[in-house]
Amino acid sequence: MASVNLKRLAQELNLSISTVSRALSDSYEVSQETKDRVRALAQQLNYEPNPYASSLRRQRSKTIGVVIPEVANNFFSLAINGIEEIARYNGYHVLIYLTHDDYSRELSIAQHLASGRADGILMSVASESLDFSHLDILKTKNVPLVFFDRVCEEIATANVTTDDYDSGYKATEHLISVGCRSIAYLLVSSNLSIGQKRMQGYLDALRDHGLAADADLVVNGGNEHEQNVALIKALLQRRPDIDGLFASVESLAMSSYQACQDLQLSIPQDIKIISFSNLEIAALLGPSLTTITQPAYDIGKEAAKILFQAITKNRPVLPSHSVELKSELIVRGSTTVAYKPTPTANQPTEAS
Amino acid sequence: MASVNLKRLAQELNLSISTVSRALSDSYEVSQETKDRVRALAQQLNYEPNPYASSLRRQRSKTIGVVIPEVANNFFSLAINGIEEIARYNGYHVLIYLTHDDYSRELSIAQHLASGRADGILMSVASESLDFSHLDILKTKNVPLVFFDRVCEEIATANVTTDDYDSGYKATEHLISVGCRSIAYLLVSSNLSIGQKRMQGYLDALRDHGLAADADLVVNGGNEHEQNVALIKALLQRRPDIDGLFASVESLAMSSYQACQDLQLSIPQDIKIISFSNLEIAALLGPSLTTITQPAYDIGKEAAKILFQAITKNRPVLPSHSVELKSELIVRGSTTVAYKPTPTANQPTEAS
DNA sequence: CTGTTAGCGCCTTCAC
DNA sequence: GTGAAGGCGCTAACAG
Repeated sequence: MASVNLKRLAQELNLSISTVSRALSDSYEVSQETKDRVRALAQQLNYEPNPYASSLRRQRSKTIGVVIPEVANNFFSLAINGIEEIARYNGYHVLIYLTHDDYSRELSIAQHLASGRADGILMSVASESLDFSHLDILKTKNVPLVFFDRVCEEIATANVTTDDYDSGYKATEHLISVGCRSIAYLLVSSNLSIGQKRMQGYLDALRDHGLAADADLVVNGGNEHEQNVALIKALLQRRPDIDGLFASVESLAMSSYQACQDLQLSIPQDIKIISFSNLEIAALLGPSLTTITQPAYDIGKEAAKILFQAITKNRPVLPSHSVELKSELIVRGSTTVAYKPTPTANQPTEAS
Repeated sequence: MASVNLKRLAQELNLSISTVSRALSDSYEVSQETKDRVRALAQQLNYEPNPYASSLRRQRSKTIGVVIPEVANNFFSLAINGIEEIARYNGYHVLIYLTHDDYSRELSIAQHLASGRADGILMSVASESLDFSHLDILKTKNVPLVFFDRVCEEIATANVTTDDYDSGYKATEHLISVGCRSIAYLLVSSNLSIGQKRMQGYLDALRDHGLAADADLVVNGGNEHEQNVALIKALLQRRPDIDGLFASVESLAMSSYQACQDLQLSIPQDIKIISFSNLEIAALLGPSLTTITQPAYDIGKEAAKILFQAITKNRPVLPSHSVELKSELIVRGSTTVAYKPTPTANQPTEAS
């Protein structure tokens, strides 16, 4: 298949390659007539500029990389939607990389992205990551980087987060207000800042309401559902006084349900559960689950906007560009909660 | 920032660019000593080959494009996981494009992808698409294309689907077996082949069990939740005899729930609902929802494998490469259903 | 075993 | 208004 490129167009039109190139980029120094001729043929032959040649020449790829633990998770799915929206609006392409919360993957992905494949990177760090030197090379190569949700405090850049502390506080307060006196906190990885901030809110809420914090009530889970279920079951058997569970991530809410089911504990009669979650179907669970919903779509959008600010204006991403969005506590049962459909792309938001 | 490229390495080592290039690609015609020297410096300077230069030169981008309606949907999220897994295993990168079920977006995405940006494309067509000429240009440019889930019969290529007809049949049969006699079928877009195949299963199951098919019981929804709720409410009010709802996509199950809630109909006492769904939290809903779960992760993997077969062996994707996977009917309440965690990446599956 | 040369397709000075 | 030439960084044929 003879690919149609500038050379081909130039030959057929008896023009030079440079004139064709200029005509297609609507340069002011090309006559209207030539432009029309060029464009007509380009359309006819389905000419599409070779993006790789263009990227090589201009030293920008019109591509951003998105590095996340997993996409089979409502939060990240929604975030990607927001990211893709803004990227598209800016004429950019989106590369997806999944770490599966594995440090070595995150490392090799970061290394690769230092190649200039992407003009900027949006990232949610893997829960396993303790060492962040792999992200330093991105910094030294001047690849703009914005963290969202799972941020890395060690790297000086912009973070887009939700009000983790506040919502942790409010969630705990909610459980207290509905009568819980012995509330356990479940987190997935103690080295993720989100888990820690939410926990601080939990601890402060307990203290402010005269409840004792107890290290035994904090359970540190992992990425394995079955193991988490076992941990929670052990917790509930060890501490039959527990009447509330605060799951700091969605998957732990699942595990909690499973554990309660296995132990024949009924929700919310015996135990009340509150969780961070973006699963819309949770709305259908009725009064049994109260959730804290993060504005995932907006988080994605905001993060992308900050990144594009840096890319297009060719300036670094600064920590001062960070944004904190508000999450929403959704109490079901007492109040009716309407199903919130996924925000679809309407008019592109102004990327300013 | 002086970027580190082959030239730079060659200069520092007093070697020619080509030798350095060969050393890094572990060519047999370079001495071990030279290789070691080159690799040492490359590592020290964090050399990463410029992917765009390489793509331009080799005429292959080591990138695939994934075009889907939306990612905030458990099915596609899981599929992407599978796709990324296989892509990574093959050393490929994944570009994501979302159509939002909008024809014009799908058109422009397809047009762009004809540029050679991707070596192959995985696609689930938009529900709005009626005309598929935009996909022809991909064919004429010899870009390998594999459809998954939402296929396009008009284009001769491989499709990866689930047993839509069979599962539609079985789902209907299930409702009949639990006593339903007046079952409505909800679909999202009548021009999607999946909706039609599932419907055929539904119709045949009714017929085989001596129940009359009734055009009034088939409701054609759209992408708007609120409108779908209204449609379903109208249906239920018009036909109070309805005792079963078959939602052919997840979102319609949501709408159905909402509609029943609004009308104070209890599930599953008054009305039984069965739905295609991949939301794992659905397992927590207890006996109220029976689902047909597609092996989304495997569908993504299979589709990617077929694509890579074509790419690496440089041969066309043929309709005969199509694969049909089995979906699973999960009945809750009577049988205990364990929470199935998202399949995470273990060993990469052999891509053969 | 290593070097020289010639592009991949595009953009962009510089010349006319 | 148009053309010629150089080079982005890499690879691969051809020499030696």
